[in-house]
Amino acid sequence: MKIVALVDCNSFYASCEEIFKPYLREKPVVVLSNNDGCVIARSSLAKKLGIKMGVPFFQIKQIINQHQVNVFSSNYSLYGNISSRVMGVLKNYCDQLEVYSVDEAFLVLNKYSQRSFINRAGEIQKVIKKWLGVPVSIGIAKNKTLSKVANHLAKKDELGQQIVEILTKKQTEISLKVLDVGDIWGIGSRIAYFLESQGIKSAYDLYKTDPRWIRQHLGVVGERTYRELHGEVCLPIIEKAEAKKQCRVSRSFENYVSDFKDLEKRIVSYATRASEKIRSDQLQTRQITVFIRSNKFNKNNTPYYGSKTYNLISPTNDLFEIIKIAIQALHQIYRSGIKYKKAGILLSDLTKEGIFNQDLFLKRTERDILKKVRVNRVFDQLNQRYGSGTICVAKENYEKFYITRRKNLSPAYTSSFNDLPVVN
DNA sequence: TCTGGGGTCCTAGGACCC
DNA sequence: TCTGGGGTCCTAGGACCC
Repeated sequence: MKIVALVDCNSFYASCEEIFKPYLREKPVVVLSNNDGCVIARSSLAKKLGIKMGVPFFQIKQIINQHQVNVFSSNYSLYGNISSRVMGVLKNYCDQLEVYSVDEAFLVLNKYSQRSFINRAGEIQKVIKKWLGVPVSIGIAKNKTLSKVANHLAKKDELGQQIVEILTKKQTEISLKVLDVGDIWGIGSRIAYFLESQGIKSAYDLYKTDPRWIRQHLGVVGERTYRELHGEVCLPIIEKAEAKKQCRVSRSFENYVSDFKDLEKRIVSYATRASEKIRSDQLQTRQITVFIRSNKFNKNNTPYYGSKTYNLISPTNDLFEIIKIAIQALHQIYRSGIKYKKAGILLSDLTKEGIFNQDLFLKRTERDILKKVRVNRVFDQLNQRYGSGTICVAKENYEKFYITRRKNLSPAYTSSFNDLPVVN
């Protein structure tokens, strides 16, 4: 039997900031989302102040000032770099590794069955702390859902070892009794609300429910969760990430935008970024969607959401073609007099680059296509080598529209020579 | 005044086929 | 008056995840 360990970095983004500023460990720390909008990570001291995940920053400014909470804008290049180092270490400690998100990974631990899993996990935890300075909690069980349960309990064990094992039926039942139904992996807020209205409040209540009722009301997804709680394996470990199926670039604006030209610059910027992304994955798109929206929270302004999708006959990852279509879409959905707050582009129906049917009516020779490929390659190489925005299309008038408000950004300690930390 | 971004999967219903 | 049965494919929307 396979044993699954879920390794999850504690307060990951906040922990990354603490690596290079050790004095922060004694202080509450929060990290904000893009545009400094919401709280997306809190150190344990910040959690103790009652700061909730996802709250708008402006709502907690008073707590921030009162307790001198350290605030950071999100620094994704730093977190991404630390993440890949963590995953690199984990790879050496297991048979199979699924990198589930930037701060989590599922490990299969078979090879070490002659030693206790808890000891093994303890070793992993120690090494990551020592080499990278990142604290992790580890949940051990027979499948992913139960390892998530174990991890949830491990996280709560702040004064202890932060490693929890759920292998026997008895351990399972005890664990599920202290877990709210909404804390189960796969049970989101909507389903939790429904279940609670049906008298199912704890994870154990769900565990004890008739499976036919589960199938009927929660569908196959719910049934899988139910079966995993009972120890079956329904969700495989996925070692090699499959090719992406869609790619999205969207941003909220720092202020309201109503002017078409302003909106157009932003859309061109997002289209540039999105096309760069799919080219770097050697993918091409056949469906391009552009959307713009008003502020969904502000009830005083006219609400508006507009989106337009174009299906292409021949797939592409050409910068200029994608931009052209994106602008065309924007023309379709733009209404004057609206205060726009967010916009984005979605490239979907992604397939492997270079496989496509020729468009019968669009006479393009192989030479034309190769020329485009070369132009795109030069574009990407210039921006990679000399920095993003070194070259851009004139319509964008490069203003880095995909980076918005970031008032409290920490240096890129691990990914920029200019920002390397200095040791005295 | 101020509220992120980027993904996945499943289902129901419509359009179409023989 | 009365109109079948069994498929596939696509899309939009809803749910979930971090």
